[in-house]
Amino acid sequence: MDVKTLCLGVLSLGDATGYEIRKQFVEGPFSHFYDAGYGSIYPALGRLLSEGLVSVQEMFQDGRPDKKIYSLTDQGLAVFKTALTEPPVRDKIRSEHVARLFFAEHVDDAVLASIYDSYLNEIREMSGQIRAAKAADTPISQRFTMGLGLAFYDVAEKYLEDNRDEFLKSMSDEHAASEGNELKIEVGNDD
Amino acid sequence: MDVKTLCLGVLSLGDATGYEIRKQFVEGPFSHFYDAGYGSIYPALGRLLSEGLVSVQEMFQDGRPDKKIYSLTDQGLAVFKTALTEPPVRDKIRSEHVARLFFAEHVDDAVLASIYDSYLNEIREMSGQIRAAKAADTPISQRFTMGLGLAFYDVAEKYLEDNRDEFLKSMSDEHAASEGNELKIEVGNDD
DNA sequence: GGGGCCATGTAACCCGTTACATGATTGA
DNA sequence: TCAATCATGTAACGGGTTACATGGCCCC
Repeated sequence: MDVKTLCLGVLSLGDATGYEIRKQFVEGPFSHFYDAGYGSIYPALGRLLSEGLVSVQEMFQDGRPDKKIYSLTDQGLAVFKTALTEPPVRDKIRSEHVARLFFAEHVDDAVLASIYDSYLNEIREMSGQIRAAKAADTPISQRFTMGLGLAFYDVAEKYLEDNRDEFLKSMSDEHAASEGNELKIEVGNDD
Repeated sequence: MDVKTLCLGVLSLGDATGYEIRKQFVEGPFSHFYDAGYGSIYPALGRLLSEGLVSVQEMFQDGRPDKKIYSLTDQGLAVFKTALTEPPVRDKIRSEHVARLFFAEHVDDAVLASIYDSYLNEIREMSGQIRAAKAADTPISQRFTMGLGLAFYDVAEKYLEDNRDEFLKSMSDEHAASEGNELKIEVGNDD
């Protein structure tokens, strides 16, 4: 889902400035499923404006920078609705942490343990974030989404906790074994 | 994690052609955490070769196209190991399905139900894929990774199953209520 | 006084996706 | 016969990330 559509989505929840849209991606209820930086939001808003999908109202403030408050137009809402009915691409989970664990055989035991624990920490942080953001007055669809996010983090936390010692031990044994093999070969060459 | 590093990773598991590397991203044990197409793999291998991180051996075959079998060099392995110890970026879950459910208020009831069920189907497919690929002889690190992937899909499946009827009903009620409001306004104008 | 928040934008760059190009074999 | 598998690559295009540019206010 491109940034333009994402902006339409955020604006469908209420008027906002580019700055506020960015904040939604960082702190908002679906921050765990999407992201976009200023470098893509501002150009996207510009294009949406020229296409008539959003309108803008300038607000001059003193003491702080001027604002541009964007609103969804009827046409913008229609385009967004159409986008929502188009077949979605597959879900993607991208995790460099998991990649590190997948290739654990190339990582020293001590480093591996610290990688493992920092992953656990990150996940706990994320789930804490969602839990903190959970308010009673959020609409069902948003609570539903946050609940799913929470379920993801909770299951990851549990999995990592349950398997920590076994995984770390197995990898350490493997490392010891391959070192042993290397030694054996050297000793064998001595024969 | 860029495609170049990913290629080093795949090659650290054994020599492979560009074609086979691609297959790893589609069918392999970490296909659920990473992906890359030919259009990025072949150029990446070319660059890795010119940097001395991989070596290549050409195989002429008859009856099918010639192969280029790539192998990791010592230097390539070292670079890959270094990459593994660098601080990982945050995990990302990107889900257009979830986006559709998040913005459910803009989607008709019938369409919403079909979106919901196609999401459930997709998740069942994915978990089935992992279950089918699980073999006893895969190394611990790979089993661990697949197990985590499976845990993700299983919890998503359960969450979607448990909340299906409630979610769909709530959204349908909300739609009915807002239609009611619109009607009331029209009637009010008639007064 | 310094860092962080508010607020908008541009420009260069990198990287990946998509489409195109080629072509024989094998199984349904 | 038609689709899929094997096998490599290029070129254009699009999109997002990063860095740069500006500047006052507010709290510690």
